Amino acid sequence: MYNKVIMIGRLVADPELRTTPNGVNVASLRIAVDRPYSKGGERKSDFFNAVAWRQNAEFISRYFSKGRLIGIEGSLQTRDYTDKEGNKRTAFEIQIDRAFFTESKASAGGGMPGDSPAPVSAPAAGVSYASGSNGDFQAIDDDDDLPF
Amino acid sequence: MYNKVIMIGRLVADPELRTTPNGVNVASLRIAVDRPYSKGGERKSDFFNAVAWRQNAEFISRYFSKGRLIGIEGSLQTRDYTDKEGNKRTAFEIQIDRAFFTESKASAGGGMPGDSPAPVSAPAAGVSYASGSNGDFQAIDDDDDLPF
Amino acid sequence: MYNKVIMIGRLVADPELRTTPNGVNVASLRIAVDRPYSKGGERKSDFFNAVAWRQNAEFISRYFSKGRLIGIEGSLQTRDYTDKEGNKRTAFEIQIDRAFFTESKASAGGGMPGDSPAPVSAPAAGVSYASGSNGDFQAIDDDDDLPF
Amino acid sequence: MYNKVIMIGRLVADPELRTTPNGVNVASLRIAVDRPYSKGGERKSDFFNAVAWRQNAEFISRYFSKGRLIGIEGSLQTRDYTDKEGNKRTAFEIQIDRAFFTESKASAGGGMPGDSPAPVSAPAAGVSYASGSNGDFQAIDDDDDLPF
DNA sequence: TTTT
DNA sequence: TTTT
Repeated sequence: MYNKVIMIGRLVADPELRTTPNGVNVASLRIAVDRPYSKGGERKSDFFNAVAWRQNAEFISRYFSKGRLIGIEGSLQTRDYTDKEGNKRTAFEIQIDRAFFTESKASAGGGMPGDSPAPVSAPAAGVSYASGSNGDFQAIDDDDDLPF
Repeated sequence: MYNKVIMIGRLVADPELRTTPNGVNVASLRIAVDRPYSKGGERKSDFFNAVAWRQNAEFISRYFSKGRLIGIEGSLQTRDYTDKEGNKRTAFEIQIDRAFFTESKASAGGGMPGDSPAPVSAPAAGVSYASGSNGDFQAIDDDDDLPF
Repeated sequence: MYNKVIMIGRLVADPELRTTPNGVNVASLRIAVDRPYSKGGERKSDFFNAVAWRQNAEFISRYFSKGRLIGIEGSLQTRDYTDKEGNKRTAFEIQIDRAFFTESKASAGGGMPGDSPAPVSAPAAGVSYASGSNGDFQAIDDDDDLPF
Repeated sequence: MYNKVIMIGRLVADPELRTTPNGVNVASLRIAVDRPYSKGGERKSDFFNAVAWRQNAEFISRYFSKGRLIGIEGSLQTRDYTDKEGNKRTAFEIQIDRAFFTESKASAGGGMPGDSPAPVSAPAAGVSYASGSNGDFQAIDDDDDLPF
């Protein structure tokens, strides 16, 4: 069994960062991914919900915002719920294992790690940044052993 | 923009092969993918719908059946529709670009390409099989007719 | 059996476009991919050779140049050869099935499809561009001529 | 920057498990991956070296052996070295982030986690098994915070 | 150099 | 050997 999703898309809104009762950070994203242009067809995008946890959540909410391109890797999960009319529904969401920049520094609108002055104090422990001299970065998952 | 899904799961039912009014083959699949076992947790699987077209549809319906493991690669798409109560809904389905065997011959229950007698006349034009001596196979998109 | 490579890296040199005796276009690339920054470590990049064929070769050589970020998807292959000293060697190269932009228009330095005036006459037949309103593009393998 | 390799291949030899001077487990693998059969062509396989660390190394050396199919996910890296003739060479190897079974229990020759009696005491801490009712398993990486 |  |  294997379940892998890799996407590059655009954030439709700012990531929403919340904290669970257990004190675990969660970021909720909504991403638009343009379909490849089919001959003679019109523009079409798909919109997906995605969720990131812990260090990934912090990394994303710190460095990505509405309108930015974001790369994500994770798995596709379903979640069963009951809507307000009492009907059983299934939600699809991408569980993010890793998020990464896909643009050069110039195009990303600044605020990336490594910029000075530092955008925030120190990077959260457990997240390292693939900070090339070219301004590409990458969040490394480090969320094991957490009681989640 | 990039949209990639790679999964290995188990067919919950036989693939359904239909033909569009234009004469294009379509196969609809329902696949169960077990989640990795989380320490102390119980079994959980996610169920996904997937769609394959043309040669991929023929390949899948010929060589895969209920209960078999299947590997698929494609993209995740949404489809908007209105349910019988008149509510707007969104369906999620995987558009399959490629399907492949993930098991050795022995485990796959026979009926693979290369078996004799041939399970069906000749392989559909446009699909080639990666038929290793070990019984692994792979559907290849026949993406050009260049003599290279 | 399954063999998939997905990379985003930077072109170390302009793509080299050649034509085989059979008239098939081939593009050779060399790509630098920064490793994720490991805590306290220094910058490290890996360099890979990659090869694209036909429409993919034309697409890449038309829209990508030295210094640009490029996304590629394909498979990893080995090629045996004998070096000038007569020793047997193995070359590793990525066979590109698909190339895609990973940056917004602004950052890519212009010259993308959809720019006006058109950078070149018409897109090569068989390659379509996923030209989002945001200037993201994607080369699509034109893998069938079915009217679907 | 992004560097992802996903492969399903066959182990050409038993994994070699060693321990670094720091006490970190490393497993070295050699994997054969059949190329898709191209019309009228003959069988061709590519052979790759791969390396797994810590829990991944233990998981692989415990549950995989020569001749078995294995799924791996990781990144492609190069390593520069000088051969015995004093020539500079580059080695290519896959750094494994995750390994997984791709076959049903029946075909894998037994000895999988969940079999009774247990093949080894308890699963190594930090590795969990995706043990579906059908005997599919998956190793989950858990190797952070190690002093490597 | 694996495998059926 | 790329890039900011």
